[in-house]
Amino acid sequence: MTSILWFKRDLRLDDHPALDRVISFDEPILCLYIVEPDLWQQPDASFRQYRFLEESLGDLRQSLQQRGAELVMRTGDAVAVLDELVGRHGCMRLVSHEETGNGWTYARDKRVAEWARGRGLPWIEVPQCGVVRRIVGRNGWQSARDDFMTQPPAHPPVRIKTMATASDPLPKAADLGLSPDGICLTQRGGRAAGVERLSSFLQHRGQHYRRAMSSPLEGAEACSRLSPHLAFGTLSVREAVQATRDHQSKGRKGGWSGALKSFQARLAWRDHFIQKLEDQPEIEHHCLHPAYEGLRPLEPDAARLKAWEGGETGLPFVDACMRSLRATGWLNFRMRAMVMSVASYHLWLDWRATGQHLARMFTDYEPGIHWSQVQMQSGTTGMNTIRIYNPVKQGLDQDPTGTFTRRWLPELAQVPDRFLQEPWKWEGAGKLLGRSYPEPIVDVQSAARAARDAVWAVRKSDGFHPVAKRIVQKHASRKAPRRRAARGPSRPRHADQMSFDF
DNA sequence: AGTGCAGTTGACTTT
DNA sequence: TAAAGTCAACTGCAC
Repeated sequence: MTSILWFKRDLRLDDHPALDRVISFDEPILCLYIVEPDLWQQPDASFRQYRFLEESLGDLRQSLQQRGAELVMRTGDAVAVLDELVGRHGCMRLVSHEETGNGWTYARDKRVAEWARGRGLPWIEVPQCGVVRRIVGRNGWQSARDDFMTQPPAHPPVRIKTMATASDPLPKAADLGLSPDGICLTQRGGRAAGVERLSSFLQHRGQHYRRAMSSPLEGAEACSRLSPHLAFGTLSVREAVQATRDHQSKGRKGGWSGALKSFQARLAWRDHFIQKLEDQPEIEHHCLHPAYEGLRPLEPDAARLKAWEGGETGLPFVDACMRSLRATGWLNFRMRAMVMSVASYHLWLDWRATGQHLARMFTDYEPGIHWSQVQMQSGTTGMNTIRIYNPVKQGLDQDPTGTFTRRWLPELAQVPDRFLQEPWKWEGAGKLLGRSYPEPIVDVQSAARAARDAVWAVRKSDGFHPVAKRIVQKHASRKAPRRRAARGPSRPRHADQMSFDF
């Protein structure tokens, strides 16, 4: 008798609670990965993500082989694949991790659950991160996550006894309808690359994390770059949390303590946001606060959408970010917030269309984080005050030397530094704008003002606040109340603790 | 030397 | 991890 271990977004053997569980049954394991063509047809799926998956699966297969084990790969509908395998091999149970994915994987999992019930086959799903399934409200969430992160991870045994069966070759991206999407500077997938990113971050790259993470140039090295590994599960969040904790306990100096604390906070926020999608999968498709539904045209202005996607808005810093994203599959947090903000406010584009483009462009696309952030930066949550980024100011603040902007906008080579973020103010703009580089698609000031007024009008409308209050009840992060010092002034809180409201 | 004043800075508020 | 506006305190300078 065998159990099926269904690998999903958990492409590793270390700290793999589902593997640990299935091993406890002491039966041969059918290690399965299902390539689902329909999943890769979804509007949030892309070539670059599939490429990362290919590399990660190759690594996983090798790790299994080193333990005398086989990875069975099948291409097709999950229920059909599982049904065929169970029929042929008489499997006893299905074991996997809980997945908090997009609406498509949620629906697929419901079909799998229904199929398993019908066959009388137990499907054991276990958590692999701090997200808590079927939690009511957010009370106790933080301590549940802390407990999970404190548990010692299981290490895979030296030998894993698997059951081999016919395996499909991994489809080529083109076979799934995925064509190259402009990625040219890839981040390598697979467990080995993930482990390397983690250790190099903790050894040296992360030292100036706090200062450098918002810079589009320095951030590429100073940020951990673990995001695609966490998204595909080549590393577990717990591994990252515990490795960071180990370094924190060494009490390193030289800015490290701030960096590591800050990084831990982000790892926690990661689970916090994924929990939102777990609790309310509709946030992928509907405004969290319904009063914002219909505020922007649901069918976005095609020319504006195309200009934004292609890095041709005429706003240099936005264009540099969008072109860099297309080429690398990554942007730092602040730049993601800015490009989304510009799309939603200045360009007045509905978040669903722009969010799908960004989802495809992000190699590290993680639905829970993504749609929470997309709605936050579009002001449709009703929970926090709207944040309209000024792309000119961001360019001046985050790219003061202009190096990043110039790297991605070679056509601005002739523009003097002081006009780089606002080339339309340069007296020589005439020979540039409308020829090699577009005129700004909107006026930054007036577009921002119009958007702000429109959003505030919704906030002031009848019935807005009672609904907003209910949303806060459901979603707001609850921190343990700070114990008040017996006397003396309270320490000022660091921004880390104040940010990310929703 | 003290006063007036334009310009700057920073804390705080509003949108 | 917003930005703009407001206001009071401060600064440097002319007289």
